[in-house]
Parts: sequence; structure tokens; C-alpha cells
Amino acid sequence: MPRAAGRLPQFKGTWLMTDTGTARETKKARKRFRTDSVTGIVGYRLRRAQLAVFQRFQLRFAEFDLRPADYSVLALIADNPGCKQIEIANALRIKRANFVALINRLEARGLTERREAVGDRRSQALYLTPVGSETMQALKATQDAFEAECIEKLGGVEARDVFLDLLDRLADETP
Amino acid sequence: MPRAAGRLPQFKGTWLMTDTGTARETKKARKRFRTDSVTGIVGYRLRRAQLAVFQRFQLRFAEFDLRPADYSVLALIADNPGCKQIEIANALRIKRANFVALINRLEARGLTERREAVGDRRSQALYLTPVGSETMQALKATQDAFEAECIEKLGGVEARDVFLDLLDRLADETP
DNA sequence: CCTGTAATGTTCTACTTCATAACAATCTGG
DNA sequence: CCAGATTGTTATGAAGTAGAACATTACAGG
Repeated sequence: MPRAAGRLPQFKGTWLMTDTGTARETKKARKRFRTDSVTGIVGYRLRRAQLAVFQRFQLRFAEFDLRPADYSVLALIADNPGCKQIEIANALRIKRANFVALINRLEARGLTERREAVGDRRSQALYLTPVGSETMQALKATQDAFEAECIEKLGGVEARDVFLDLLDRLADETP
Repeated sequence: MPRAAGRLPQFKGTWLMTDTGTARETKKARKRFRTDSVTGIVGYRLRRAQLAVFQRFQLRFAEFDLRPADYSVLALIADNPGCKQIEIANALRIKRANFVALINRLEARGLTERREAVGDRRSQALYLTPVGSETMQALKATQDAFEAECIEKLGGVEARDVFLDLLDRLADETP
């Protein structure tokens, strides 16, 4: 029922009153559920958008059964073959402890492998397997298409640039 | 060690080369860790910004020991006294099953209370307690200050409006 | 009226993410 | 050599999230 402005004269005010205590709910309390005090908050909208984008990402990558973090790890290994676990973990702000299970999964699926690092017997050198490299091509194509989707939603690359700039303004780590 | 620009001439190039294949790692492989393929993604930056904002929120609200979801629930109850649990859960996209523990905590802290709803004996009517109302004033002040912070980071209310619009473009639920 | 269906709140369970602590092996600088 | 830092790993706990199942209650159609 969209506000029914026509019936306004039928009732005796209390619509625009600031805090009528005498209103006394007439029959069916016409309480519109107010959410503006929450939905108007930057952080709330930011979270909503982030969830929506990640959900769409998972839809696009469902055929690969990979999460955003998995894709990021594979992409970073592809761009930095032989890198250490800690390097990727730091770049993605993942605790190195939690990175272990992640890379274990990728390795178990035959996408990555750990070799012995040359100058440091503590660290492992990460590489994509041949299968991993081949998979990465399809992943990159999917990601590029998804990014194009996002850019289109935003209204073009200029809007995207504005958007990234605004995001970075909020993302600075100063408490 | 801040980049040591003074020692630059000491080495033989490969710094600004685009993709020298012949460089052959001289002694210490000076591999810059490449992250652009991930950090350039809209979703990645969106997540970064969201995490940063939520972390700052938690800092600002640490004295109250309340999370964003707690604040949202209290704000919605304040704006919609007598509302049902399911209404708030739907508004915040929380499963009603998970809402129970949340509202139980707030009730245990004496901030909210459940009364019997008038026309429906299944649902509960949620209200702020007097203590809850008083607390809410401080919370609102803190939130308003935090929102002002965010707006300032973004560059003003006009930038904020642009930002919210861009967020909403990404947040639409069409798969 | 009765009855099947839907809604509401609740409990329980499981999965994922994230953070911390602890440990062994290794590296580094003095 | 040695103290301290780094790397990978395991284990553990907190928190968010999703689903199933249940009891109680509303509601609409016969």
C-alpha cells in the first residue's frame, strides 16, 4: 500500500507530528518499518555491496569451486613463481597459520606445488603445476569478464577509477 | 630501511626495464613482489575498505563492547519500538535462528526487552529498556562522529553521495 | 467449524573465517 | 657460537553463517 496520499484528509493528523503521544494506534498500526538510521550508514552500504560482489564472484567461479582467496593466491603465484608462503599471506592479509590449509587444498587439487626454496631451507617455493597454469588461464578469463561486469555496473572505467579512489580513502589504516 | 635511493647508481639497471628476460638474477634476486593482478580488482579493494571501516568501527565502539550488528539492532529497535524479531532479522539479512543469540546478549545486558506482542502470540515485541534508551544516545553520538569521520575521509558529503550511489550499483541482487 | 499451510521463535548442528599461541627448524647478525 | 627473528606448521577458540527440525500460533479454504 503505497502511502495512500489521497486518504490523508480522512484522518486527523498525527502524520507529520513530531511525537504525538495521543495518536493511539487506529485499528491496524500503519507502522512502516524504518531502517534509514542504519541503511544510511556508509559502513552498512559498504558491507552490503561487498557481500553482493563476493556472492556474484562465487557464482561466476562456482564451476571451479574456488573462493576469492583461492583465486588471489593462484594469481599471485602465477605472477610470482617461486614465492614464499609468507609473501602471499602478507599480501592478502592472511595469517600464515591460516594460509597452510588454503595452500594445502590447492596442492591437493593439483593446482600448486611446494618445492624447496634455494637459499632458505625454512621457506617453501610455490609454483603452479602445469594443470594449475592451464586452469589459471580459464580463471583469468572468468575474472576479466567478472571485472568487466563490475565496471559496467559502476558506469564505466572512469566511474571505476573514482570508486577505487574513494575506497582507498576509506581503507587507509590510520586508526 | 627507507628505500636507500642514494645507492641507486651502484647497481646496473634492471630497475625500470619492462620485462628483461636476460637480467639473470644477479646474486640476490631483486624480485619485486607483483600484486597488481589482485589489488587492481574492484572486489579486492571493496573488501579491503570494508574491513578497514569495520575495524575502525570496532575501535570507536570498543568502550561499549558492541559490534556493528549489535548497534544496528539497537538502532532499529529504537526507531521501531515493538517490532518483531523477524522484522529486524530480515532488515539486516540475519537468519532468525542466528538473531536469537544476538538479542539474548543484548537482553542479558539489560539493553532490550521482549514483551508479548498484542495481536500475535507467536511474535515478541522488542523494546529498549530505559538503560537501553540512555545507552542508545551515547551510541548514536559515537556513530554520528564516526560517520562524520568517514565522510571526511571520502572528501565531503557530495563525495559520500557519489560513493553510496556507486555502492548501490554494485549491491543490486541480480545474479 | 476443521484442517492444512504458513509464520515466528527457538534449539541444535555444522561449516567457514579469523586470530592467537606454541613449536620445530632455520636463518641472521654480533 | 649464540640470541633473537623468521618460516611453516599444528592446535585451539571465537565469531559469523547456513540449514534442519520443532512447538506454538495465524490464517485461509473447504
